[in-house]
Amino acid sequence: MGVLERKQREKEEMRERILNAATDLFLKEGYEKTSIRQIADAIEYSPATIYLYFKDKDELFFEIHHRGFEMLFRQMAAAAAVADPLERLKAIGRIYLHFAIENPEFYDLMFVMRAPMTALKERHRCGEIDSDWQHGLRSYELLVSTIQECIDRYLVRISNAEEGAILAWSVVHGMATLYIRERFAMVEMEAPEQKMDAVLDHLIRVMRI
Amino acid sequence: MGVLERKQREKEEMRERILNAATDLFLKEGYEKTSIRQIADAIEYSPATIYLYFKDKDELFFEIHHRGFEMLFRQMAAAAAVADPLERLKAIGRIYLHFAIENPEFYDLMFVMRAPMTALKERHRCGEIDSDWQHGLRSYELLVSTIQECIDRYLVRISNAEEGAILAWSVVHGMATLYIRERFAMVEMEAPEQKMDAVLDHLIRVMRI
DNA sequence: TCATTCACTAAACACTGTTTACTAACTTTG
DNA sequence: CAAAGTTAGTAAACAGTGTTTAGTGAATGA
Repeated sequence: MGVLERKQREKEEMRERILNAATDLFLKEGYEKTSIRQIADAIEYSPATIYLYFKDKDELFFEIHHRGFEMLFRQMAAAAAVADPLERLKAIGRIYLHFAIENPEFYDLMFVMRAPMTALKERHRCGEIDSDWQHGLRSYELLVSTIQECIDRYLVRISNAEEGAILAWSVVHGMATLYIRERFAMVEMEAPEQKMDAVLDHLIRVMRI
Repeated sequence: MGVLERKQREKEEMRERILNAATDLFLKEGYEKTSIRQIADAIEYSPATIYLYFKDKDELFFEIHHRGFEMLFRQMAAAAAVADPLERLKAIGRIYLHFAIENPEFYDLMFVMRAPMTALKERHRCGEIDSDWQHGLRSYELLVSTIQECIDRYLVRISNAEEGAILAWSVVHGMATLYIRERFAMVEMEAPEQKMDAVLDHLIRVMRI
């Protein structure tokens, strides 16, 4: 009875093929400009076929969104290994910021775009525990626990770990989105990539006791 | 020869009517879900008519974007009046954050969406000095000068006004976008509206000498 | 071998932003 | 005042989008 298993495998392979084509196009062109027909063309199947493997475009991109979180989480592991909590905090910030700068399309999908959130809500409603956010949540917990450690060791002028985490996250996320969505140009800023690093250093200096 | 003047006035009135209908629909439904046909229906004209007054959808929404900056700048005037620079800094942050929370669609168009940026670049290329950003730029300059004043009076642990401004802006912008694009839900945060205010207070406390 | 299941697709549906060719009314000119 | 010219407005089409439906032909199970 290997037939069922083979079919299962083939279905998974097809999903993978669609997902790879979609990721390629998405990273080149972005979400909006990547059409179902383009993805279908790339894998040499009809557009309708894609709907046999994914409910809609949002669900398809929610999977890519998931891949992005895996990438970020893998990179975060390097920061998690740093022993000194303040140095770890710096490392988390730098890794996060550089992930955003180097993978702007991924970052956009993960933290800015509305599209994957509708798919997430749908899943949440259906009782599927969001294993998709697991990686994101664990990265966030790393940030909270790192700040808690900094507080416990009297290294920072922060009284509440959660608020400190939101503060730190907001700074890097804020810079990342202003950069990605080209709002630094608005205030005629030059070389924002370098300035963002300087601001991150500034934040650490300011937080420090 | 009042004919030309009347025509000019009528043209302006029509632009205004389109813009008002577009703003209404946009604030209710958002950019994506507001179609040219819907706007045309609302003012009881054909869709093609709109193209006699606006180059494309992006230009139309760039005007609404401009209105948003006017609103924000008017509200910022209240902060500009505060004498104490540290209190002024607090006021700027609070006004900015509340503008974002209370006018999420406007904020999104002004600081997150890609659409108006393409229209802006076009204008920039055509030599039109971006009077549209004037309000935004002046609000930013208010922030920079306020932080410079805080530095001069030894009120903050910041060494560079521009970097301090990017830091402060990133915090409020970061929180605003995480809120608007529903990313606080990701880390299972409850009542983010209240927490954002607390984080802003935390930032000020941390910056303070 | 025959019936059934299932992957796949062509074509359609209901939209979208945008352009073109045309009309009808208004304005200017002879 | 009539002819010519200008102009606001539009119907219809174009090229695209995400998505659904009805149907085909091949692989599978009885």
